[in-house]
Amino acid sequence: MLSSQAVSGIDNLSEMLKGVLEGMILQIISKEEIYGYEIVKRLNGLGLTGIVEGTVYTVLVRIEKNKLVTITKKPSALGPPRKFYTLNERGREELALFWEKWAFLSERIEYLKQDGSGKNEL
Amino acid sequence: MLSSQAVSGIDNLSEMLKGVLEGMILQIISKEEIYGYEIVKRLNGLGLTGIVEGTVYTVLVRIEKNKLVTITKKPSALGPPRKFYTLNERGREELALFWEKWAFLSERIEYLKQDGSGKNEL
DNA sequence: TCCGGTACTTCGTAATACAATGTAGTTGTA
DNA sequence: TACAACTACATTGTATTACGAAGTACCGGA
Repeated sequence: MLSSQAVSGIDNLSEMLKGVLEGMILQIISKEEIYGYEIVKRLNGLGLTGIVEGTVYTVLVRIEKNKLVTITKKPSALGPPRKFYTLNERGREELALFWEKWAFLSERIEYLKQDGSGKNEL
Repeated sequence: MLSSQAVSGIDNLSEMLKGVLEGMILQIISKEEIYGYEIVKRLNGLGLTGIVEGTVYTVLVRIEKNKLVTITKKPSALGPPRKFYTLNERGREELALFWEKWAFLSERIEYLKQDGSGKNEL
């Protein structure tokens, strides 16, 4: 369970999301075939309420253009047809790379948070 | 000690650094009076070798413009005078806000990494 | 018939890291 | 003296990215 959910004053994460949002979306897609509108609701459900449709769709257009996904269009009983996304091999590679970068960077940041100065050269 | 230092293939962190680099620099300044050139070397020493002077100086100009720091110019025996930065009250508030945002977001990302889908609504 | 919810698209903007380039001071050395 | 190397800061332009805004379209129920 997430502890800091009660911190409701967290907004304006836009800049911090740069470089990680795409990875998060790739991760969500990697677990199951899913469509854009549902991804938006997933992210909102995680507490990331500032992430809106326009943002997610631009990422989806980008990962499609970069050939990281295969797309299947399926009719919906509730509205217009849905575009379902699935990761292909390149997408999985990109996702793995994302987690490597994330591990690398977040480790450094946590280190700074504890040590403070970064004076110790490792 | 940092475990993934051996992962030397991590480059192109630029996009992922957006939104966190400023916080990292504020954190470094918060621990001691320090000047730009030294900050660059600190970050490089952490393994973030892609971070160059131009990048750090633009951040420093920004936090100065946003009045998060006080600046003291001191002569150097090794070169031109140094501009030493110290966090002021606003800077400390901004830094605290950064760590709140970081905790919030990194928690969500780690959650996604483990759970995968983000299907569980918390 | 109209409204709300579903679902996707596109365009313009602001913020940011970074490459490139330049200036200037000091030390060392050929 | 001249020049390279290191220190130290500054500036300008560019690419990437998240996001706001606005629109289109499909469906169900009041």
